[in-house]
Amino acid sequence: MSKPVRTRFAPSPTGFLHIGGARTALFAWAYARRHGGQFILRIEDTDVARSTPEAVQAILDGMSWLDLGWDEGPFYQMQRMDRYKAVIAQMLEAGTAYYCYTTPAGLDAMREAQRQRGEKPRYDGTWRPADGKTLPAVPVGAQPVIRFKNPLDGVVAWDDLVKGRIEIANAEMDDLVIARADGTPTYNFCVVVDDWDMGITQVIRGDDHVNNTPRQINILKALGAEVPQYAHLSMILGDDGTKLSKRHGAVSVMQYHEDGYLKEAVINYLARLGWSHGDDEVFSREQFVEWFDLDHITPSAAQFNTEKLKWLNAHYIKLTTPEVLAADVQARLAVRGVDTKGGPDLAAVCALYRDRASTLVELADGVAPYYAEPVISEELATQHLGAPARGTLATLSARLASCTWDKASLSAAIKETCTELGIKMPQVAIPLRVKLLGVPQTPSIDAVLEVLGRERVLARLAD
RNA sequence: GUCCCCAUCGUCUAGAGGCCUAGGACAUUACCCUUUCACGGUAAGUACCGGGGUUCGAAUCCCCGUGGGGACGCCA
Repeated sequence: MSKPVRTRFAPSPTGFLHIGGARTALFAWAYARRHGGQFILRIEDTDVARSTPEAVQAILDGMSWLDLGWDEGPFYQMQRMDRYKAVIAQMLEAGTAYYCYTTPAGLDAMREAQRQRGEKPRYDGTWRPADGKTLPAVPVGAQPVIRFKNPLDGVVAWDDLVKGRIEIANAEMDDLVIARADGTPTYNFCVVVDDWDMGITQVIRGDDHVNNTPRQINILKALGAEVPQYAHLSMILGDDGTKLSKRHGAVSVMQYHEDGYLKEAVINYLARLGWSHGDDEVFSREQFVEWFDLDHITPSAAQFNTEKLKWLNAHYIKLTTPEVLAADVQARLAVRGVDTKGGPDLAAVCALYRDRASTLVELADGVAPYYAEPVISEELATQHLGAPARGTLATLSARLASCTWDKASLSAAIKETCTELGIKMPQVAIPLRVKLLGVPQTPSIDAVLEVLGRERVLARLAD
């Protein structure tokens, strides 16, 4: 019988939740849900200089927007100091860790010399105790760091759930610092203690941690702890194929919220980025959880594709009720200073634009002219509202004044105007669009008239 | 420099030795639908990094090369 699944997401609060972190969180979350396990949130804030409460909040916000709920936590590493120190004391006692008095400057010089010789930079083990070895005299007043006594030979190997078997020779690793001179524990150590204490069964994280894994496994073994399974997710590249960075604009998941993406679309997109279930492209969160596994994760890096996200977003917008869309759009328009109260029914207008918007921002753009006096650019005016067009609109206006206000009647009124004047549909429809909304392209013109209402239509035509 | 990882259409991917004259999706192009623009529908083009093996047979397995990425901190 396998152990109950316990996964975790362990971001460091040095910035917002970016798209790569969100995917890592999503996969760890989904794995736990899929197996009826627990998903734990842990904040790795031991880098006091770079961690901020704002970043913690930003991460929490991102996760809650995406509905990635955690079962335990958030745990903060800074609040677990006593525990780390206790474990370090045990290791010192057991001889699996030791004090090292080499100074940062000394290390720099050592590494530089090694690089010169074409070697891998590493700590040389000066202070590592060994049978029959005499350690240097302890410098007076020096504050030592504590290093882990990594095995000298043999290999560390694990079967990565994504990448397969990975083996690294112990000879490649030096004795890493587990506690700084000021006594605070370092990342690789805290992670080990936390994953152990929290009973993590599958460590799902970014593949920039592959190189940390053998070290962590060695410490786990020195502690007599059970080694969890590891799944290293490859990174997500920007639209241009380069590493994600500030330059890419929408790097925070909340930015996608801002930009009018539905969380359903973001989740669906992220799920498909590096994971697949045959040819399935569009699926719900529930379906994803049901299908998710670690066997179908691509080991190679994936390039983010905003076009495809947009397509998915458009799809989910079409599936969203006009009422729900209206609520979102109302808020977006309010920010722009557009008041939708007193205007045409917002849900009805959203319904007209639902099929033509690929983001909520686009939807708001389409809907906005219904709630403000039309702004007609000079270019459009000269192009579409010349004397003949104005005559056409006057003729139409007279008809609309007495027309029954429903789509069919309105459509008939426009067609009759066409017949009367001997012109084609676009010759009346386009000027009408420009006159009413300031844009030459809109949904079906009869539907636009209907939703706008007689009063507004006649008023706008009268100007 | 050393170590580790990766490599199928422009992009995300299917593919776990014969089902592959390599499938799907986004994007692109054409056509259809249509009062405009979209939506939608139909169709088309586009890929197994290179070289060696193994095998009756390789996109799939092995080796080498090349390219890309990551790591080598008293950062996480």
